[in-house]
Amino acid sequence: MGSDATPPASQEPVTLLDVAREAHVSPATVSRILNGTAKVAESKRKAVEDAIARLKFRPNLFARSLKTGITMTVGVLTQSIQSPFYAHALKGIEDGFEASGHASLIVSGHWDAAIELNAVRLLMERRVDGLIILTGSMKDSEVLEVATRLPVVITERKLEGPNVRSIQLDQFHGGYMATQHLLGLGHTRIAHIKGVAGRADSEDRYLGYLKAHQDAKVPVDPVLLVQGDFTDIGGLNAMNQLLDNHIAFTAVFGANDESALGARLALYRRGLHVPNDVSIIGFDDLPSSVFMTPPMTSIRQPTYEVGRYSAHTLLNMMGYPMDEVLVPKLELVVRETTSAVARLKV
Amino acid sequence: MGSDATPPASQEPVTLLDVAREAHVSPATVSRILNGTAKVAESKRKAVEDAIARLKFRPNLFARSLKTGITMTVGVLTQSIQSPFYAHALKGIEDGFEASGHASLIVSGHWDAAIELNAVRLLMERRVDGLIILTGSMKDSEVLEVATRLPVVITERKLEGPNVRSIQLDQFHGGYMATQHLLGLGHTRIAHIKGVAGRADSEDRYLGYLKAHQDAKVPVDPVLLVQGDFTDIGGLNAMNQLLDNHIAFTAVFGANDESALGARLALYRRGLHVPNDVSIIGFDDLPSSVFMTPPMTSIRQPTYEVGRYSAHTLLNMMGYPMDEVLVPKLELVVRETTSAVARLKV
DNA sequence: TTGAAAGCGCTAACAC
DNA sequence: GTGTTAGCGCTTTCAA
Repeated sequence: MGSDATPPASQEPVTLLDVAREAHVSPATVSRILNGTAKVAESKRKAVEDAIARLKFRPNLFARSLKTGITMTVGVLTQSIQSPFYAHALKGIEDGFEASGHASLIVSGHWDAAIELNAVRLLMERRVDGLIILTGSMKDSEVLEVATRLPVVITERKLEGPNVRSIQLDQFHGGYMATQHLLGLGHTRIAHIKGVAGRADSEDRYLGYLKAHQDAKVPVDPVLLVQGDFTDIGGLNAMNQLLDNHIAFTAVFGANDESALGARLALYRRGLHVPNDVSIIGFDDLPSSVFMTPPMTSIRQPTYEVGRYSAHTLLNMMGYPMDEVLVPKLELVVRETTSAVARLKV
Repeated sequence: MGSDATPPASQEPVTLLDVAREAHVSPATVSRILNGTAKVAESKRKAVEDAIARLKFRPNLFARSLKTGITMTVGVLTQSIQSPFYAHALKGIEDGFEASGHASLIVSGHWDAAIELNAVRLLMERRVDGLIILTGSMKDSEVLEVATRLPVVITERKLEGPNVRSIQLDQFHGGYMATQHLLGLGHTRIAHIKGVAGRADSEDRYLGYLKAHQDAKVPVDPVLLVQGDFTDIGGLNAMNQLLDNHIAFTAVFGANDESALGARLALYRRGLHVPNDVSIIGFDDLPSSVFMTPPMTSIRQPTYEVGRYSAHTLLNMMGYPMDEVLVPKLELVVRETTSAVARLKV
């Protein structure tokens, strides 16, 4: 007996009705005490609380949801559960919902609009009370459509509507700061490993790069631009391409830290020193960038705060008053992969 | 109108009853078609399917759950949603449940038994059909207790019971392999940065380190042992401690990649070359270790597979036959941070 | 094969 | 204040 097969769950579930009987009150009274919906005599409250403790009663959230339509569950559409970048946002969301009693259902969209839409549908079938979309490629119109059914908060996009809030960081300015930093160090030939083509963040960072050059009256040589894809391997390939083509440059701006990390390895392979031969700056400031050798200069994105902000904002929209969380601006974090351009070429 | 306040969700929900009416059949028939519970006349099936499509009907999972007790939701207790190590397992779990229609509720235990227990309780209140525990510090007895109510799969622990399956990788052997690799390279003074004290994985890897020395008849000098905590900063501190105390060593085995990464930075700060001056080996083989400079030798843990394995095993326990997934053994991945010990000390 | 009817466990009018 | 009652949307006997 009790060998391999899964045995039936033992304990019979105890219901609100059991509690009511045990405490000699009506089910309605128990419900009222549970939810604080109305005044209840102290004696009954005590009896009910005792009964709950004695019976170890836990209300069935499903029954409640069926009745109220409220599931106390929110949906979170992330892009990849493995991405260190989104992980921070998820942590912020987790913390943001900490005290509210809401659970979150996390689904991954893999930067594919069709998958995302499907994932959102799945969440809606599960009757989530609200939705947080971490970036993604759904059309504005699709998001708006979803928002007719539940409140949504979306990041990295400007989209306000009846039931939608959004938060967008200034990626353009980030790209500008990164480039300006390099320019300030005397670099005039700054390569740029672009992010995934067509994505707004890639584009904005690139535009910042361009504008910084323009303001500094430094021309941008198109050969300095290489396509990356926000991955380390993409960064590696991009850097190799630059090197193989014998492009002259003294600094690189990676569209994100992962690209920069890949580029840094490519440089290492060719025996190029960072920052003496080439300065590198990344974007995102992932935790691991602090432990690169040498530690990497980057643009810090307040991803964690964006997560908390999203959670609190959604809570507000769902009718739970929360103080709005402040999201700091992007910030240049100077470490050791960037230095003044070498005065003389050997 | 339609200004700032959240407007009421527009569409009225369409229920199974609506479908039944629309298709001129009874609700029971609709239910039967939905679940394939019984044979239904082809004509009615057609009518119902049409009605479903026309009305865009989506069954209410909550109502179903209330009736059947099945939520199609599983709980996943991870330790930190931010950890790159667990992220892989989560991805495996996500993929493992891909086709089954189960959603997973992810909660974090932060390596704290009390928090874990609380998180598990929360999951149980939400009536998850099963539970995956990714390591953690709950007592065996507590896990067994939980398992009286729902099937559980737990990783990195040996614990079999009526309603429990577990999977444990051979951390001892991993520690052994890492050390053996270094020993084989001629190193005889191998420092070890230990993991969190008291955790089984830390201990097992350390024991493997010891056994490898013993088998190679190389004595272990206790001064080579330093306490880390599985974090990069912990690894950095541990290495600084070694260096500050002028301990002589030619190689380091970090209890995990993060420790090794921290140690590597400490070495860099002192101008020590890896691997010429000091060889380093990590453990876990995080994706980022491939992009260290130089790329780090490590012990690969099949974390993703463990995640998939857990999902499939749980599915099996819950009555959904799945082929068991094969979890490969730990594996030494030799990269460039380890090399033969320098013949002569300068 | 199909329908009627009785709930699953809870909440919310509505009375008292 | 408190109890009675009628469902929320679905599944599942039980008859037909």
